[in-house]
Amino acid sequence: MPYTAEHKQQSRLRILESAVRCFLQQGYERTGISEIMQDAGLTHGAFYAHFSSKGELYIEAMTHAAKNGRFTAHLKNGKKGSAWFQGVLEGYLNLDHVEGDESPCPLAFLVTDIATRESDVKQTYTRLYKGMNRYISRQAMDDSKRTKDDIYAVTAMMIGGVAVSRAINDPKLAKRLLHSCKQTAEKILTSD
Amino acid sequence: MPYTAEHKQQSRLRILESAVRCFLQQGYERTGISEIMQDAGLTHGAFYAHFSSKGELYIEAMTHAAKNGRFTAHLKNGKKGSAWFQGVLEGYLNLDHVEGDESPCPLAFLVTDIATRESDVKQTYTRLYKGMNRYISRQAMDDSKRTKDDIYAVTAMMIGGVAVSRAINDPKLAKRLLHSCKQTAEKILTSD
DNA sequence: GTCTATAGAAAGATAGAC
DNA sequence: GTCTATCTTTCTATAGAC
Repeated sequence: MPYTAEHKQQSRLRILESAVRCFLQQGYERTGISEIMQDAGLTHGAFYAHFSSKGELYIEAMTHAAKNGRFTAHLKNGKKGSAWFQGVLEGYLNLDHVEGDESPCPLAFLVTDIATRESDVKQTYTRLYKGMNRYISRQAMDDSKRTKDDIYAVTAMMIGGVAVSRAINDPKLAKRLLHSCKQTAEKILTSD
Repeated sequence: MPYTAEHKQQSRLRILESAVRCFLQQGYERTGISEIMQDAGLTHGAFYAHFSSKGELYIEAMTHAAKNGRFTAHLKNGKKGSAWFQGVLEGYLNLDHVEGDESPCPLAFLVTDIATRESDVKQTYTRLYKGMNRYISRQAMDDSKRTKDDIYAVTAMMIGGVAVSRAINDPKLAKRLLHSCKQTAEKILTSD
């Protein structure tokens, strides 16, 4: 008695999580449907009972990755003010994040990939990016010294810092530049 | 009398420039050798008289794009000190750059693409990235108030700013965030 | 050096049995 | 819902004529 609604939901979730892993690690084009399905413990024929196309899966996977990703996870760190920023930045601008083992941020891992894609994919990225800014803004704007410019600059630096770290071949430099971004972002968000 | 050494050089250069256009606009995987060759006015069979593989072309194209790209072009703007920074930042963090019509920077347009590739490709990216930092460092380090952290933060923000702008679907937001990055980078590089 | 033609592999998507 | 089998397209790379 498989094939219940619940069974289907479970399969769908497994596919989604495999897709997140593959897409974020290898990018959209290099990831095949067969690979995702195999990783989810199914065969590729079953795919189309859950999603209408690879493109649709990409959108869903991106959303799922953001919801369960590193950025979101560090948002509720129980702290306030500058300690809160420190927690978020520390969790994001981090070599473990760059290595990608544990729920990386799709905004940083897929930037370039997204730019060349159809508008519904870019739409999703835009929404998630706005969300990221909103979360930081919410905390920062209590402080009248912080401007919207500060927020945009910080998120660009976070995404850029992680993306560049991932692209380079020099772990020492990667660590160094992440640290520099963290320090500078902290200064921007907490200076007088 | 084609087929002279000079003729070959010219063909090679045309292929290289087509490759830069295609790779930067569409990414590595979405670009076919046929497409590049057609854009260069040749057929795809001729490709292997110039390059041994698509991967080799990618490396050469990336190097060529950096040498003739927007960042390098704005390095020699004839100015000094804070005016020099302003010129470089203005030329880079710019909507025209994001649209990609005129020799965009491979560091910003290919970040995510590079991360998933073989080590020789990442090696090349690393070298170019270090070059970018060196150029800015050379000007900034005259000023004892500037640290290496400042440089790394600024380059990450430049690359991140352009990459994110390109990924989002909202031109107004793109322009806004580029402006924010420019303002903030300027502040980092010229504040007391 | 460049062309046409093709080999060989991979990928997205569909068909039909269970 | 999931499986196996297959259609179809696309792509890298090679072969051989000029």
